[in-house]
Amino acid sequence: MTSIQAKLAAHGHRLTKPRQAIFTVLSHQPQSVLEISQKLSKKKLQIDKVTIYRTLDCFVNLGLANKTQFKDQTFFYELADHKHHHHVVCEGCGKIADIELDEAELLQKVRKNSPFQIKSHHLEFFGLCQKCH
Amino acid sequence: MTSIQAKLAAHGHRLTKPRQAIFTVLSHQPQSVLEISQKLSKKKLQIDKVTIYRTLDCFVNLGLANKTQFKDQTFFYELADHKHHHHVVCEGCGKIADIELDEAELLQKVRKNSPFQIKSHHLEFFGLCQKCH
DNA sequence: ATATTATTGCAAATCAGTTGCAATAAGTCA
DNA sequence: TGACTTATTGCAACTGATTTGCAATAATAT
Repeated sequence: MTSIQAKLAAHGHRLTKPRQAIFTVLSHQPQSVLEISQKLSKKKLQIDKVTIYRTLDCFVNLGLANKTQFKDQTFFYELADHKHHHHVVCEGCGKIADIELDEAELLQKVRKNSPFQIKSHHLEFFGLCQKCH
Repeated sequence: MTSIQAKLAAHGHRLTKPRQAIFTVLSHQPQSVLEISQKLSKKKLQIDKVTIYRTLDCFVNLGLANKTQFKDQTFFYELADHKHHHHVVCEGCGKIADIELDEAELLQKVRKNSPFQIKSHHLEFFGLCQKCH
C-alpha cells in the first residue's frame, strides 16, 4: 500500500478506494479490462469500467503497471515487474506464460543496424501450451 | 497480375477490380486501412472499406500480405515479403523502417526455455528516426 | 470543519473492425 | 457468345474496446 501511496502522492494523485481495489486485483498475468472488471465484481467491488481504464493509465504512467497487446484490439495490463520479460500466448486456450530472455545481444545488433535511436520494443510469442499441443 | 491471379484461383477466389486495385496500392510499408483507402481515392478508385478489410484478409490468408500491429488498436498491412523482417517505428513522426535480423539464436533460446510449442512471434521496435532524434 | 481540486460514474461519443443481405459481376460451360 | 452459378461487392447497421464531457463526490491541505 505504502509504495503505491507514495508514488501517487509524488505526482499529486490520491489514493482512492477504486485505485486500491484495482491494484489488489492486478497480477503478473496480463489481464484485459473486462477480466479485471469481473474480478472486482466477484469481490463485490463494483467499479465503472471508465474508472478502470483511467486508473490503469495512471498506473502505467507511474510505472506501477505495464500495458501489452497481443493479436487483437484489446489491451492487457499486469503489475510492473522488476524484471523485463515477454510472453507466450497459447492459441488454443489463451493461457499466457512468461518468457525470460537475455536480449542484450539482440538489441545490440539492432542498434548497430538501424539508424533509429531505439527506445523500446514489443516481443510476444504465440503457439500451443502443453495441454493444447 | 498472374501470380496473384493464380493464387486466388487456386483457392476458388476471383480476381476482381477491387482486388487488383488494392493489390497495386499495397507496398512494403505497413499501411492502415484508412491509408489504403486514401491512396485508392487519390487514384479515383472508390472502394468500400468493408471490401478493403475483406480483401486484405483474403490476401493475408493467401500469403500475399502481412498484418502487423504497433502500439494502437489499428492493424497495418504490407506486401508479404520474401524476407521475414521487423520494423522500427519513429515515435516522433510515425515513420516506419524495416529491420532485418537473424533471430535463429533467439528462437532457439526461447524454444529451449519454454514448454510451449512456439509457432510465431511479434517483434517491433520503437524509437526516434534520425530527423526526430 | 472547510475549501480546494482530483477523482468518480454516468451517458454519450468515437474508432476500428465485423456481419447480414440484396445486388452485382467473375468465371464456367453449353 | 449467352445463360448460369456463386463469389464478391456495397450499403447499413452492429459490435467491442476505449475515450470524452460533465456534474456529483470524496481525498487531502489548511
